[in-house]
Amino acid sequence: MRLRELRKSKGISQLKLALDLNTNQNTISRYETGEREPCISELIRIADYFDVSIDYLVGRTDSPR
Amino acid sequence: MRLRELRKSKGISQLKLALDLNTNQNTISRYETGEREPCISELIRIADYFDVSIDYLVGRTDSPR
DNA sequence: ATAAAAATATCCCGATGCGGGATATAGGTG
DNA sequence: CACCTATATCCCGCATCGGGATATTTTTAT
Repeated sequence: MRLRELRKSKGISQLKLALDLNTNQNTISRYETGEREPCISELIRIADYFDVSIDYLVGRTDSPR
Repeated sequence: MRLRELRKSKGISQLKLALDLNTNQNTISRYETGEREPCISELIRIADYFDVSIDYLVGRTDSPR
């Protein structure tokens, strides 16, 4: 999950991201640390939010889209 | 999940796909009917297997890659 | 340097939902 | 019809998810 990288590039906090995605700050933290994995619909919401492909988000490719 | 479509285009059964992916036939069935969702690592394995993007697999884009 | 504030990680816990084995139902094929 | 293959469903144990609350770390301001 390239989540932290993406979030930082936007210059926002876990809390702001969480609110924007209708979830919790601790959930974002866990995604970033890899302690938990989001479901597919969440994955799509995140990819939409950062305008990147899911493949990029999960580190399957190097090109954002 | 464009799983059924992809599997059929390969002309293989749920059982064969399941064996190839080291999982169970009923699990594949559930993915196809949408009753259950795979975790990310499984998603990657499936996309690898069919050589398509995850975005395509989950129906987020129309181009396979 | 330190106090306050913001950001992030961790703890606990209930509940959701995953995957497996087994079984039922459907779809051919001879 | 009897048989075989393919797919869906049932039951259930267990893993893991997400939330609230809290601890820890990092930043900011004075």
